[in-house]
Amino acid sequence: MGRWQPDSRGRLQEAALALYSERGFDQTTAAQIAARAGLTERTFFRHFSDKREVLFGGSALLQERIVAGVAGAPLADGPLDAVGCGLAAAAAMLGEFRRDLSRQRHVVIAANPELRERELAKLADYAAAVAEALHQRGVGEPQASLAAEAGMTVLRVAVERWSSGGDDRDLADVMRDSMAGLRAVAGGG
Amino acid sequence: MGRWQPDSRGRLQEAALALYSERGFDQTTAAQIAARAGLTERTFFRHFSDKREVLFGGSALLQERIVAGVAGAPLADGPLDAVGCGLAAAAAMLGEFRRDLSRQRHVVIAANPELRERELAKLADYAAAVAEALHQRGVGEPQASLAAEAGMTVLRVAVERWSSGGDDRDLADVMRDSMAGLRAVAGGG
DNA sequence: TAGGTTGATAGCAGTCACTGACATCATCGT
DNA sequence: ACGATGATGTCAGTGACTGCTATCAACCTA
Repeated sequence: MGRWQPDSRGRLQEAALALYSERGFDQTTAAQIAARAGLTERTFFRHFSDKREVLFGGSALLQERIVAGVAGAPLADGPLDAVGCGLAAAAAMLGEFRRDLSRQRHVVIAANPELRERELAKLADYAAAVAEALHQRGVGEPQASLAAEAGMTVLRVAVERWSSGGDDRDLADVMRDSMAGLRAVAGGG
Repeated sequence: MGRWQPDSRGRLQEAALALYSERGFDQTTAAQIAARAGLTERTFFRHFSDKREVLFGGSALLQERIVAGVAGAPLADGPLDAVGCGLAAAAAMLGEFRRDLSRQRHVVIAANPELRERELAKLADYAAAVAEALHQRGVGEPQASLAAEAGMTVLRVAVERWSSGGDDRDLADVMRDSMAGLRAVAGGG
């Protein structure tokens, strides 16, 4: 057996989600999270740059998947179709998680302005990466940024509907619907 | 003469912009801003909820203008046209400010992740308010949210281009262009 | 005009997020 | 064996932000 329990990072993530749910984000200190994970506050901040980031541990991987989806779209596809391929990849990945945990996380984030702020920042990061992937496909500006941002809006709206329980279908279906809604409203005026 | 110099809030905003420009956001303390304005740190936090908010003093007014523009759009207009009216109102208001100050503020925000995060949060607030205004016009979901979010994307992209000096035309012109770009990319697939 | 109220500010003590520097010690390669 | 590595602990410090209390000009009221 090692000197320490394994997967400190994962234990911190679990402890944080539990405490944020039980007591609320503001009423939870980093030291409490660390203690629940059998670690110290200092170690918490070695794994996560701040108190919010502990809820967004999978965002780098999700971004990779989205970008890969965009890059792998058929070359004949237009910008928004390519973004749609990225969204399909995102839906596939998010669908792998236990839905109750996704929902718990969503509730915690929705309840706190600072956490909502961080989630928006993550989406903006995805959008920037997607725009870059579109540039690689020869899409110019401002089309690339607009398609990427619109795509992240679709992602956000779809996950919101799916995660809040308003729509029982697969996330992929909800996302296709939202994408169709965007095309309708933007193209039809 | 009153007991104190007038317009504490405005003096704090000026001092903060100056210090953030000179030394950077991270290297500036709230106490330094307050001292520069002839006040105390405690008073700074009475006027602004946190160190970032001091750069966003006009956001509530801007949101009102945008919403009023949407609400005042011709009833025959579709959702995205109505949002376009809101953007025109925003362009008119932002055009009133001294362009050098707008640019200075933009540079400061662009240089710091926390400030970019706050700006995204403000845009999300605008989007939520615009979606609500669209509901009042009888637009349903998800069309209202999508149109509102797409509109704020157009605002962001346009202000980015305009404020970074890449486009010398009036903000209103740049914004119309960006809106046309969105229609093209979304409608054309 | 005296006296009470209000409102913006100062002063102070406290909590907690976050950081830098250094110590510890199992594990691993040589 | 033994030194290097890496994850963790310990400790001290800065600064954002909050709650409470005191001050005092301006204003209101009788």
